[in-house]
Amino acid sequence: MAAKTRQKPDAPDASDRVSRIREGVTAAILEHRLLPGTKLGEDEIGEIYGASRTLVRTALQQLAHEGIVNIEKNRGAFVARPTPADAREVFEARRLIEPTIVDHAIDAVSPAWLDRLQGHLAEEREAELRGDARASVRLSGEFHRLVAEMSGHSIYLGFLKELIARSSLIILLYRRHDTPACGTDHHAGIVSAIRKRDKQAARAQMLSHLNEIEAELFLKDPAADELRLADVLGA
Amino acid sequence: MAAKTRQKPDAPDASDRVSRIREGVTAAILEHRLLPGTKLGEDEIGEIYGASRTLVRTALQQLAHEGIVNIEKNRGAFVARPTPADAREVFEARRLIEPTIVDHAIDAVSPAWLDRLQGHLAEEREAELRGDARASVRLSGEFHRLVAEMSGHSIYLGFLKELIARSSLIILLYRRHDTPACGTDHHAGIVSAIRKRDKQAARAQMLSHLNEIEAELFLKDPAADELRLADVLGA
DNA sequence: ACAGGCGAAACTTTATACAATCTTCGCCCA
DNA sequence: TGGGCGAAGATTGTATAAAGTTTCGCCTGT
Repeated sequence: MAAKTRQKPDAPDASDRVSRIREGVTAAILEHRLLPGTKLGEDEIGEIYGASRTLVRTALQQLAHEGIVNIEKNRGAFVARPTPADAREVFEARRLIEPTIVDHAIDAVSPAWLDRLQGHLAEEREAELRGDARASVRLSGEFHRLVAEMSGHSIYLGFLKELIARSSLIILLYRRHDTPACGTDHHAGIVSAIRKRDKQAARAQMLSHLNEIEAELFLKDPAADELRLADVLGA
Repeated sequence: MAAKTRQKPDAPDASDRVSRIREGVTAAILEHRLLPGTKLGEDEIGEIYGASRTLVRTALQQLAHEGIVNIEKNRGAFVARPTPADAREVFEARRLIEPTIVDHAIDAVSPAWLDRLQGHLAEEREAELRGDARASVRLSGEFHRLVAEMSGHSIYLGFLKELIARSSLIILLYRRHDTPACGTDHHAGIVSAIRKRDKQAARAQMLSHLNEIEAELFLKDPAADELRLADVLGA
């Protein structure tokens, strides 16, 4: 009875209001509209989403747990500013986890999933074609999340979500050149390997993809982030 | 300036009240004093820790994010009850991450760390000797966390904290025999390999240690957890 | 006797009010 | 003129109260 009133036990978070806030802020950070160090005032966000501070606070705490927001006691929440050391850790973790994820994805391959992957590649190409940098950045991250979802491994998926979000901040802070988007071609190659069910090739391509992304970064002195931030803001 | 007023940027959480609640509940779960499915009422916990429901709620949300508490909408928080599928995922993730962690730990080895490891082994042996099952379970998990701290890799540490906490629930639910404690000898072997800086041996021992723990589990039909719970409660 | 539904109690969820803390700006003094 | 002290303003941390939902018991009708 009352199957209508009780929402799905595993609601995709889109239903309740705190999730809408969380996803809105997350999207803004992933699309590089909110820069590292930006203050996230509770009243400010609450007014935007028409919610009271209680809900905003909950959302910010979740984001803090995901590592893309820092909460400083009695000072407020700020968009995180990963250090070069953080960056190295994030990419090392991704190099460890993502090859395993593609393995699982290949085990779970199906026509429906291949369609979704293909559709995503098309979206990426389109965004890149029309020069929509924000969409490109977002879609580039979503590709990796899509593969993780495909793997059906919920723990890896959770971990990777965190790593992807942090990667987005890292790329913004430490990217060397203004690379258009990090390897849509690579993504296509990975999908191709998945379609052929070639685990070895898929792992290798994922690994080299991640290596190339990190190679584009400039992770030297810890003062560099200030410079980069000024650079971006001044543009 | 004012280095005194500003508390350490990385406070060990012991200072504020919400952390005390979180760690208290976590300890109770890890020591198997709170069984899976137990209702965690906000008033109830708040009264125990002398805190208002606001703080309790924050702590419970953090625990939910760590995967050891389930929050059901309009129903409350409950100690999580991992399914056999969850269990397999957790142990697969541990098999992937922990060998890499010991690698890093060996890179960071120092007399001080070896002392801490040795001291921990002594604690474990002592707890096991006096038959203190609760302390044994807790210390067994803390050993793995200690190695992760030693590795200096904060992301792996965060991930592993989650995995350890969930493992504790899994072992409680699906353990076949009443094994006294899962491999204090194994831990000693791992420490020995770390002392010798033998990465290959350390990785191999960690892997087989995890495999043995999982081999002790009975991860068949999804109804088994009900039986196990009844079994434990009836005792 | 049993099934179905009404209603009250308990709990969670959300909002608001109060207290504590930090930041900022102006003023005073050296 | 520069630095430091202090009060006002703003923002976060905490508690409490109002609102909504679920659950359980009880009652009624068949």
